[in-house]
Amino acid sequence: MTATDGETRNKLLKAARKEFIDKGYMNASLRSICKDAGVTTGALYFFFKDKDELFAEVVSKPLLAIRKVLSEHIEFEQREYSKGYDEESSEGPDVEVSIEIAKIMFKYKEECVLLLTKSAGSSLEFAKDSFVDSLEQSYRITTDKIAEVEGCRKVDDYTVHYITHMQVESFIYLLTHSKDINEALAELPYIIKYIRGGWFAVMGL
Amino acid sequence: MTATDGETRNKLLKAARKEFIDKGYMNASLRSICKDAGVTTGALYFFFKDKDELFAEVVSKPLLAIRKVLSEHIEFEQREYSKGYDEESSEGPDVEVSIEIAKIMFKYKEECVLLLTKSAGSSLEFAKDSFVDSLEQSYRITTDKIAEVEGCRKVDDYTVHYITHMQVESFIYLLTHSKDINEALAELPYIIKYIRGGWFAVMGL
Amino acid sequence: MTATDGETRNKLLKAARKEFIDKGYMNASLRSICKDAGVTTGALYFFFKDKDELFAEVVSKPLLAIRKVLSEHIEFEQREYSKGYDEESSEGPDVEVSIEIAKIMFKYKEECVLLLTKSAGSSLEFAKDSFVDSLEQSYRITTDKIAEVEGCRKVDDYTVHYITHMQVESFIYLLTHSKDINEALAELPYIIKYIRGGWFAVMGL
Amino acid sequence: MTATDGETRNKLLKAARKEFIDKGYMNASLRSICKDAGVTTGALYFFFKDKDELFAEVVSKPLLAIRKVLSEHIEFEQREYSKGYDEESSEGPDVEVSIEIAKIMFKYKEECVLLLTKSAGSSLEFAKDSFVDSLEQSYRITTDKIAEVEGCRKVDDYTVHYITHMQVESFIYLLTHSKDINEALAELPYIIKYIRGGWFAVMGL
DNA sequence: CATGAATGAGGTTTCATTCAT
DNA sequence: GATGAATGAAACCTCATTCAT
Repeated sequence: MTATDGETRNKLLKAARKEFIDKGYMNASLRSICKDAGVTTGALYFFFKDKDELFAEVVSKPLLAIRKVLSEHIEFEQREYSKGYDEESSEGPDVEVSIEIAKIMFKYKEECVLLLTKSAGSSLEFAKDSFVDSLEQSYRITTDKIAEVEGCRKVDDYTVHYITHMQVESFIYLLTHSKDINEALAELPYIIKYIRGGWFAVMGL
Repeated sequence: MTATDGETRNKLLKAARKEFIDKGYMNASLRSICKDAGVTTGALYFFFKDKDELFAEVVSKPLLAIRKVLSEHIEFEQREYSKGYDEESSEGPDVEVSIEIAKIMFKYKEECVLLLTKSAGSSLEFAKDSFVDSLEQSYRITTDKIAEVEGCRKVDDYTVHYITHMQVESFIYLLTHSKDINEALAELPYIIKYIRGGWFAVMGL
Repeated sequence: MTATDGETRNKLLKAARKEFIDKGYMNASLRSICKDAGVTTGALYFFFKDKDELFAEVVSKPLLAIRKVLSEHIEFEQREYSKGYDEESSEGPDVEVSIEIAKIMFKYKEECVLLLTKSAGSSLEFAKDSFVDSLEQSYRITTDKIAEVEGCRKVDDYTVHYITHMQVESFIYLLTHSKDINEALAELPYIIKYIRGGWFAVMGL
Repeated sequence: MTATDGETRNKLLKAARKEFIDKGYMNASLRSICKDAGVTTGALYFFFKDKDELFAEVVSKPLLAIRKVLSEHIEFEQREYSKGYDEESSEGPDVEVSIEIAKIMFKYKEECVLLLTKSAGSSLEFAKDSFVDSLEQSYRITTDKIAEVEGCRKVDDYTVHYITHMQVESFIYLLTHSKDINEALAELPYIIKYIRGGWFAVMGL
């Protein structure tokens, strides 16, 4: 009965994915997951420390990918910022990073919805806030850069936080209201237009 | 010992309010609520059909108030729309209804946060979506009116829905990020500026 | 099915008594207890907070009785001590308190064996040490009194502690090696003789 | 990677020693032991039949050593007894054997505490009683010898058993209340004085 | 020698709900 | 109006042990 490959583990992950997505972290039942996977509870606890770790494993791929994109983006912004103003870059990266994140999110659509809207109770329930914080760092730099160039007033922290929050909510909106990446990418321009409009208004441009 | 004045019911509601706000609908324990209220479970079930009804009662005041404001606003918009264009109203009502709703939300701040962010599992977990839908009706009319007046293209349904969604998320943001109504009202202009900026951008104005 | 008297509670206590005595605190199974009592686990948790409280309830009668005797005895000794030396009292109380405790212990023989030898894991696992400490206070006074009267050297704390410990172990010995109180009382004189012999030897009398 | 020198076995024994001493037989977890030893459960079961055998192995050295001393001592006493009275030996061996046992116990202090106070659930949970029984044989002979010589009445079996039990409890007391062998040896005289005092009192000397 | 996988029963505890009184 | 008792299912998790490889 022993599986040399990760068969049982994969069956567990698959069943867990389904259960978590259906019911959210809290209401998911490990018993159901095991039954669905055709495995005993002991097996589950051989592969995963507890419910939380199982959940983390289910959403790990997009989580790591998004974290990577965000941290690299922040690093890039900071490097650019210290190098001084580069006119062309001012419009680019933000959109690019958004598209990159959107791609990841749609590649792992259900996992992301799970992580961002149904993770309450798990140790990842604040992953969304963490995303907001990361993006905020980047936006803080961007707005300062623009303010410098355009000679307009700096945007206060409260507003930057709000804007970033709305940005992340927009991602979630896209995820939960689009069938697939194509539909999402079709709508993205409108969303970007809206966000930029709001942004410029706030900056007084 | 019999309370003719609904004393027990009030104690239960008060205890339930606290428990639901602390732990959310799912993780709230009726046992804890009863203990906190100094009452037995039987008493709870005399006054409330089940957990769900108890929850509904806790959030009923702001829920009804907001619904009323929204439905009256929609009615008003529709009446105005059929009457033909009224130049002055084009900027007004939207802000007014937002402020009215904000007032209700801050009057029942914790109940609203509960309803909008911690109601998962209850029959009101989609109250937020319901708000979005109501506001959307109103916004559909408003954007059409403006498009007509300004001679620009109509905003598609998808975008209207998105904008409305963001509007509601902004309410939630205000609720969860401001200490009180005063702090919220101080920040409101920036949020309104952002939202209007986005809106105009989307409409191509 | 509702029991107006404490029928279910008593059935639970009875079943718990048996299970705890048979297997000790740790290895006792609440499931077994409930099954034995013909009751569901929920019922158990209606009457008792948790396993620990159930255990405490099972051994509460002798526990409280012994604590009472000990504290009253210590109070008595302290009163006597401050009143100055009373020749006749020097031999009496210690034996009397021992007999009183022995009576309690044999009245609740199995509960006491449970408490003193099978309580590991529960919050009462150090009840034995607590008994030793109480007795030690009393013995500290007694030995000082005798030393004063007889003009011999004071017994050091280490030895008093050891002697007290042996005294308590003797109680446990009596409990676990005698069928009933009569057999125990028949043997008690030998034990007292042994203990007194040791005591006097240590004091150099 | 194959260890010809029993490396894995030793790592397991070391980890087991720690776990058993920390938590006692019952609450020790084989899983924890294996993890601590950096080895899988399969390996454990290659070297040891089950939890019980692993435990027995951990305490085997002092167990065997004490058994040897006791059986040799009994043999010696019996030989001496059949040879008739030897005046000088009447005081000696008992103390000597006690000291010998104390040495073993302090050499394997933690193992002995484990064996004598935390072995419940294992097949060695009655090792203490077994020690008592062995010592009792020896004491039976010694007291008879003394009674014969001194012309006083024989001590009854009940009392001999009790005295022996107290003797073993004293060993345990020393083990659990002394930091090291030196502190124990310093206290030993008082304990011996106490025990002898009790003994003589019981014999009516 | 040793691994890694899996079993399956069992552990304590919490839950919303019901109902006779 | 309200109590107190009881249900029964389900929750997460740990255990010693086995065995094919």
